Amino acid sequence: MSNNTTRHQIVEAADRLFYQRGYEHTSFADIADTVKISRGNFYYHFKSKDDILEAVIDLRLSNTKGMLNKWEAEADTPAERIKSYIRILLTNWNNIKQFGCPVGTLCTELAKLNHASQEEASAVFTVFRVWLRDQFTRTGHKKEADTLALRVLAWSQGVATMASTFQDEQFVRKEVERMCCWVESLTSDKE
Amino acid sequence: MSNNTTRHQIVEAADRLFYQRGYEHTSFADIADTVKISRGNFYYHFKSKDDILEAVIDLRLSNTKGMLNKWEAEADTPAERIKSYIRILLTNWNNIKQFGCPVGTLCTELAKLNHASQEEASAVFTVFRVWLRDQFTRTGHKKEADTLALRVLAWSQGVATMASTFQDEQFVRKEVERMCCWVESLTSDKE
DNA sequence: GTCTATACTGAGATAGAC
DNA sequence: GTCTATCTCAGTATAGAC
Repeated sequence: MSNNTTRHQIVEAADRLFYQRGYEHTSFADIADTVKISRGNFYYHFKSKDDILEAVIDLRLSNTKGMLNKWEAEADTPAERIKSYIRILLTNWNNIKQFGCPVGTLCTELAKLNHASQEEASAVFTVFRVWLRDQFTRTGHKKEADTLALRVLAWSQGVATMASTFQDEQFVRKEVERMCCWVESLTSDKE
Repeated sequence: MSNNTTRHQIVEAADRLFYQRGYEHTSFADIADTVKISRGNFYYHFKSKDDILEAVIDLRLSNTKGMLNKWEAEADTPAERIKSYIRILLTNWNNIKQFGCPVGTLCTELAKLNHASQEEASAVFTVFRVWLRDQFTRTGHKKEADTLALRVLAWSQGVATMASTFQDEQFVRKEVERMCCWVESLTSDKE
């Protein structure tokens, strides 16, 4: 599957715009301007805006899995892998301070719209959750692995929300540090 | 100032609907249906939708301050007061599981809309932050009071986001318990 | 102070030429 | 596959009667 098809360009532009402006606040005109196609052309590739959203979520699922695989390959220990996740808060800071977490903010928006794709959107969180659970299991915390995974997700969500509200990079740095220490302490505990 | 004026009814209905459906996704027709007035009548009381939003934020600011004063009066120790804040996650669970935190979700939405009232909305967070900082200061953590306040805000935000994504009440109960223990341990530390 | 009627705009979506 | 033209509808906002 080529990545230069018009369809793919639409999905990539929509992905970015849905993140930056929100799903509802992004119009076809916005996407059309970015991709430089006409509005009518959308309906050759998608049957509705909801359809584009589904494609965007699928893209995010696939990108997420790719990223997790990369971390799996690059880091040697489960603790290091979990820290890769935590550090997105810093590596992606320029986006997060403006638009928050792409996963959390989409789930929140779709919940308020009572949108049919709510569950699909939360599946992105589930991918992270399962992967983190796996990592915690391997550090010897099998029984509580899922709770710990949820805790990491919640922690980073909260930091992202407050960070974007107050634009406070120092707070993020401190919290990332604390989270990494916490992961480290959990690991050395049991090993 | 009477609370039965049409103006006040509009603001109260808008407050609820902005929370449940989001600001942008709430139309005048939605509010009009709730208050049972005609759409034209809005413009006697407000000059635009943005104007209603400002009034809603002012209402929230005032309601928040009222709630904090109540906690201040009802609880004897700073630690107990901080726990009052933490426990909103449970007392308001039925709303939170559906719509998330009213403060956080509004800030997030306005950030994506790049809306003029962004700062006004984040002022609601600041009211909580300053109050929590006060409480921590009184437990003897003056130097780190602000960081601890932000941490409580971030923690509860994260729990609210994950809880509404996965509809997981048990997770919320566990985290509220942990947060309360943490507050308790901070307090007994220094007293 | 509240209503009805209506103007105006931008959105999603469709039809059909090329 | 892509375009232009157009439809329909919902949204904000205005004008003016009562």
